[in-house]
Amino acid sequence: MARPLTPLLSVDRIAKGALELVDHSGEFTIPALAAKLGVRPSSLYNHVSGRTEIVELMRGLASDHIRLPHHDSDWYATISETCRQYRNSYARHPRLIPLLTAYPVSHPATTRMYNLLADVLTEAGFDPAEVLKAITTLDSFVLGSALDVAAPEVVWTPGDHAEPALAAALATPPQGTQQRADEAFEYGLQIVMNGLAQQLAAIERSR
Amino acid sequence: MARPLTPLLSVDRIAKGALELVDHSGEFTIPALAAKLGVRPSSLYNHVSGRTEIVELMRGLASDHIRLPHHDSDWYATISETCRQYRNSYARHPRLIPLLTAYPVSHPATTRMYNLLADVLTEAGFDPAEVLKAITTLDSFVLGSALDVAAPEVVWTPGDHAEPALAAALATPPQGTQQRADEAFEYGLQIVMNGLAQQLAAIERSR
DNA sequence: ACCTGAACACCGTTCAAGT
DNA sequence: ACCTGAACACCGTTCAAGT
Repeated sequence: MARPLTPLLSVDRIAKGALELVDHSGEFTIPALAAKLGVRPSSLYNHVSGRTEIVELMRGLASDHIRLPHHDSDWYATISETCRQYRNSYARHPRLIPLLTAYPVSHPATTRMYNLLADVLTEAGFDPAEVLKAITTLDSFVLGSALDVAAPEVVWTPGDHAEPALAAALATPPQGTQQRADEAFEYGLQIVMNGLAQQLAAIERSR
Repeated sequence: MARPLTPLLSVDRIAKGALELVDHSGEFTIPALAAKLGVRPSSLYNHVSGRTEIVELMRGLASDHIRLPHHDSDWYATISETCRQYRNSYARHPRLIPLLTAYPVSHPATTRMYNLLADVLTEAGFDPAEVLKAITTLDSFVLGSALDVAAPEVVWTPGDHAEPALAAALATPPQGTQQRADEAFEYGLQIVMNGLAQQLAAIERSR
């Protein structure tokens, strides 16, 4: 057929197809993506430079859903909601996360987010060195929480011997579901935010 | 040469060679590992079932360095030190981390750790449902912090436009070094632990 | 401009052959 | 028991050929 009258592919179609593929099957190979798009593998290279770029396109799609809150006076609420948005944008695509952790990238959406966090933390009273460490703390927690959706570290498998305290905790529903991860995230977010609030109180006291 | 008088390979040699390879080059392929060990790729399969098992062996080597603290009366110190040990065991091999996040595994060393955390948190006064969420919180933070060593999310690259607050935070040394990640981890650990302490105080108050 | 088939280098794994 | 070479299926990417 050679060149069709109307193109079969586009960057957007490739990106969305790839994300669907990852969401459904968890794997991501060029031949599988091409098959899904009804095309030959080599055709993709007319639109995209390679596998790496497709991964970055998927990263873009995932962060498209981020709706950053307005920077109002309530630093606690603003930061909480920012973290929630960020985490949820990844939690929607759990199987994508391992592909994204392979190498660091500065995406416009994340830069916007870091700017917001820095503004709010600075205004709240943290000094620059603490702002960097606080952002890193939030970021680590959020990224770890996203990974928890894809691959929960705490899993009870028959082979393991969980002693009473751990067994009791694991017996707590809902286990193994997305809801379990969601609830754990909200709980942890509160823990981290309260820790930050306490730190801020200590700073103010020392002035 | 066929079969040598004394074996060229062993499971241990394969595991250590693989970890060295990942530490130095960041990549992990069977041919590269075989070359490093002075052997043909197919030879490895006499000792090991495949790539997946080698990754698990590396996971084992990394967690070998974990020295869990004694479970004494100070829950704050015991949990802090456990998290530190866990995080540092991965921070020693940053480039290994992306290989480990691909799929979940219950390793004896991590099961021991979860048992310890569950014991200590239970004794401190958390109920089972909270124990699970608290462990998940710690785990997410620790895993995220480990990833931060390998691939810091907050990086200032010329292309980005960091606004004043973020720029000031990024100007804070030490940037881009392992020390930056270490300091951020200790800061974050304190934040999380203080949040947990506050949560515990609230529980005690409500009794 | 855009799809295709053929081709290349590379990877993980299997297995019969050799000692 | 353990190393090897040949072989297979598979992957990512290139490129000349076709419209």
